[in-house]
Amino acid sequence: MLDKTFDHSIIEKHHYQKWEDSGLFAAHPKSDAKGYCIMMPPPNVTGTLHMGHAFTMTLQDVLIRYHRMRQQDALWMPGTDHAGIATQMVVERQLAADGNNMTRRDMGREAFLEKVWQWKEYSGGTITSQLRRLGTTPDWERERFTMDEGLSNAVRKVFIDLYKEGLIYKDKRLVNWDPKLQTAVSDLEVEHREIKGKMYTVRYPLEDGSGSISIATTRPETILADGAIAVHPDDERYTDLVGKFAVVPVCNRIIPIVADEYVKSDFGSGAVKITAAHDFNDFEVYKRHKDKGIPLINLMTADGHMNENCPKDYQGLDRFDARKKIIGDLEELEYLEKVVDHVHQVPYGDRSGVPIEPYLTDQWYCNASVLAKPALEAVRSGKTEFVPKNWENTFFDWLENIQPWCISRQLWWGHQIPAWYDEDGTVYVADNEAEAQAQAGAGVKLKRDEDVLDTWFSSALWPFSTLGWPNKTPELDKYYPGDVLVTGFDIIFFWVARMMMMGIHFMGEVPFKKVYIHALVRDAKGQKMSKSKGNVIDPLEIIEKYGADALRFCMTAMAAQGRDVKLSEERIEGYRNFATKLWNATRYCEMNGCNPNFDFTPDQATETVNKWIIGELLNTKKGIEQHLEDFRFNDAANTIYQFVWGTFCDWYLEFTKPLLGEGNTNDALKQETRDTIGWVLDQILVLLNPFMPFITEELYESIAVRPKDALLMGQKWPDYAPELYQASSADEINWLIRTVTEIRSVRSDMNVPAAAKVRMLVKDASEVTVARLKTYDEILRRMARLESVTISNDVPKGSIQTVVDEATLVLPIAEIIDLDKERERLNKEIGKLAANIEKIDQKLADEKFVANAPAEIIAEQKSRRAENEAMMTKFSTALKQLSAA
RNA sequence: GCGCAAUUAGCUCAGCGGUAGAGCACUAUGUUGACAUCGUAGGGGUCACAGGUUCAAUCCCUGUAUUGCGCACCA
Repeated sequence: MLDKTFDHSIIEKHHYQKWEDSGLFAAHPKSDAKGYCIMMPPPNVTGTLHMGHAFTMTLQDVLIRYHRMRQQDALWMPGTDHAGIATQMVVERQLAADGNNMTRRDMGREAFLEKVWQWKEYSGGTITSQLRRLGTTPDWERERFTMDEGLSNAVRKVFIDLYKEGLIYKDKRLVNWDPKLQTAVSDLEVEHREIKGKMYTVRYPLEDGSGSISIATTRPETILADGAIAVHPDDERYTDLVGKFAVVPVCNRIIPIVADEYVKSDFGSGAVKITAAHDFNDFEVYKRHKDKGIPLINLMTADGHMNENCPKDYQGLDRFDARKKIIGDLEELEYLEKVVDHVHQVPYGDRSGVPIEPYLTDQWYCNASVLAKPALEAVRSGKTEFVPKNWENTFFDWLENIQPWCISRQLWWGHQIPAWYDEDGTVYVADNEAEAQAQAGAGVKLKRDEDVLDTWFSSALWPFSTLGWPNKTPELDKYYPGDVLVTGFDIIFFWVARMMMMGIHFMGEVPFKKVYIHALVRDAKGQKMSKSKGNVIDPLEIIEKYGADALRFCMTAMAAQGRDVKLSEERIEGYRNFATKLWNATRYCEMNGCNPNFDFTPDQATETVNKWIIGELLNTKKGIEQHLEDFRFNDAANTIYQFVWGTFCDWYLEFTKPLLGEGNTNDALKQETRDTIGWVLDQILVLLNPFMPFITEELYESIAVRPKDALLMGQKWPDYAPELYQASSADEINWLIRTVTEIRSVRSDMNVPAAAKVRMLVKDASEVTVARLKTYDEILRRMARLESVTISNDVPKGSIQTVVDEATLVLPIAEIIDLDKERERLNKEIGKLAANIEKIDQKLADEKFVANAPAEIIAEQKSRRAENEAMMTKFSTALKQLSAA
C-alpha cells in the first residue's frame, strides 16, 4: 500500500538508477525500428544546470520518451561543449585567485592547458549528473565532448577541406577585439550598450593655412590615428576643400580631405574624420580611397594601451586615459571647439564587459556567404522547417547579410588551428605537423599557428561529428538528419545557422528536419534570470523542494509557442499538487482493489460510466499525440492534466463509488468496474510518463505485479480501437454531470447546508430522463446530497427549482428556504435567458444574416432560441409558484 | 531607423470568424476513509484603441499607442 502522502525525494534517485541500468536509453543503429534522433545542444562542460537547460532538456526528454514508447529507435545524443572563452576565463580567474598572481602567459601554454583539463575533469560531470536529477534519458553511453579525439579529427578535416576549397582563408581586416581577453570575438558576442558620452567637435587646420575644417567625434583619442577627413561629395560647403589637406591636431600629420557618400551632411559638421584602423565604417571609406594615400594607423596594443605610433607622451597610456589626455591637449592648443553630451551605442564584449575595440589583425575567416546559400535554400524549400515558423525570417535576415565568419580566437583552450608557417610566413594547412612538414619540404623550420578555432566551429559539426563522421558509420546512415533540433532563439545564429551550413556542405543533407525554437525562461516578473540580479531560480533547489516531476510538468505546461516562460514557484507548487492528487487517486484505487487486471481489455466494458471513461481516455491520448506532433507542449500537458484531475478524479472515481460499494450485488459489474478503473489508471501512467517519469514509474511498480524488470519507461505507447469511443455514453454521462453540477450549484446559491440531505422531485422528465434518473439514482443521491429522487409533477410549497434540459428539478426545502433570495435567483435566471433570446431575435430578424449565414448556423440559433425559451417558461412557472406560496 | 512578437479575469497565460477559457489568487462553504498539497460552489473580462472587410470580428486587414526582443546604426 502506498504511503499516505507522496514524497518525491524518496523515489527519484532510485528510479533513475534503474532506468539507466536498464539500457533503455540506448539507441540501436542496427535495429529495424525507425530511427528518431534529437541532438542535444551540448552545454558548457564545466557549467552547472540552470533553468534554461532544465526547460530545453525537459522538452527534449518528453519528445524522446514519447517516441521511444512509440517503438521508435530513439537516439538522444548527449554531450558537452568545451566553451572556449568561458572555460578559459574561469581557469584564468582561478589562477588569479590563487595568490601567486600567475597569468596563463606566465605559465605557458602547455602548463595552462593542463590546468584547464584538470578543471574539466573536476567539474565536467556536474551538469550531466544534474541532468540525471531532472530525469532525462539521453544515450549516455554515446556521450561526446567537443574536444574528444574523434570530434577534434572532424574539426581538422573540415578546416583542411574548406581551406582547400578556398572557403577558409587568412585575411587582415578589422575585427571586434576584446582588449581584456585579448582575442577577436564574433560580432554576435558584442552587445551594444547605450552610453551617455560626449561628442567633441575638433578643428583641423588646413595645410595651406587657408582656414580649417571641423569634425565631430566621440572617440577623440583616435584622432592620433586619423588618416583622412571625409565629406559628402554633394556638400557644397566643402566642395572647395576636397582634394586639399588638413593637419591632425596634436600629432600634426598631414591627411587628405576626400569625398565619400558614406558621410551624412546633416549630421554634426558634415565632415568626419577617417580612422581606418579603428572603425568599421572608416575602414570601408579607406578601401574606397586607397589611391589618395590614406595611412592605416593602428595606435593601440592588444591590451588597449597606446602604442609606438602615438606621440611619445601618449605611449603606454590606457585608452581611456589617453582620451582624457587628448581632450586636455586639444583644449590647450585651442582645437577643441565644442563638447556636448551625447547618448550613443558603445560595443561591449558580452563576456568581458569592456568596450570592444575595432582592431586590425590577421585572422582566419570562413566564407560564410557561400555556405549560407544552400542553408537558406533548405529552409525556403521546407527541407528544414522552423517551429514556430516566424523564426525563419530571423534566420533568413541573418544569412542573407552574413559577413565573413572570423573563426580564429587568440585563446589556448580549444582546437588549435592546423596550420604551420615557415620562416617566410608561408602557410601549410595539414592534419598534423608531419604532413605540414612534407608540404613544406624536409628541413624547413615550421611553427604552428597559436590560435584556436571559435567554439561554434566545432559545435557546427555536432550533428555529424558525434555520429562518427568522417567515417561512414551505421549511426550516420540511420540518424542523420536528425528529426528535430530543440533550442532557444538566442542561438539561431550562433549555432543553428552554422550547423545548417556545415551539415549541408559536408553531408549533402540538412542536419535536422525541424527546428523547434522555444522561448527563454524568465523570473516571475518577466526579467531575465541573472546572477547579478540575484533572481536566479536554481532548478536543483526546485527539484529538492517540489520534485523533478513538478518542475518538468511546469516547464512543459508553460511551453506555449512564441512566449517567454515566466516561472513562478507557485506554479510549480501547483503541479506538485497534481502529483499528489495522482498519488492519492492511485492509493484509493489500490484500497479498492482496482489494480490492473491483465486479462481485461477495454472492449469488455459494458457499463456506461466505464465505456464513457474509456472514450474520454481515447480522446485524451489522441489530443496528446496531436499536440506533441505540433510541438504544442503546453496543450499536451494540459490535456493529460485535465483528464487526470478534472475527469478521472473529479467525476469517474466518484461515479464508480456506488458500483464498488456493498450496495452493488452484481459481482460481474463490480469486477468490470474495478478492471476498468485499474486499466484506465494504468493507461494514465503510460500517457503521463513522458511528462512525469518518476511518480508514474513508482506507481506503475506499485499497482501491479509485472513481468520481471518491466519498467514503465520501456512500455509501448498505447493504440486503442477507435470504436471504444461512444457518443451515446458521452451524452448520457454529460447529462449526469450537468445534473449533479446544477443541483450543487443551486444548493450552494440558496445556502442549503452542505450536510443537509434533501428530497428531489423531477417534473416534466422525458422517458430518457426518467430512465437515467433511475440508473443513476445512487450516484445522484450521493454526489448531490439528495435523500431521494422522485418523478413527480407536484411542486410543494417552499421549493427551489431549477432546470436541466427538458426537466425541472424541484427541491422542497420549506424549512430553510429564503423566499426573497429564491425569487431574486429565479429573476436573475429569467433575465439572463431573456437577454439571450433578445440577442438571438435580433440576429434572426436581420435579413442579411438570414440570407448569408450558413444554414447550420441559422438552425443553431433557432434551436438555441427554443431552448432558452423553454427554460424561461420553466423558470417563470417556478417564480409564479413561489409567489403563490 | 528596420523587423518580429505581445496587449484577453487581480496575476500568469491559453484560445478562436458564430454563447469568452485554464491555473493561481479571491469569496463562501466543509458532507460519505483517496486526497485540506483537498472537496463543493461563487464573483470577476467593451478580449489595448481607432478604422475597415464580413450577415457576423476578441479572432482577418490597416493604422495608432504601449511593452518586450532582435538587427542596424550618424562620426
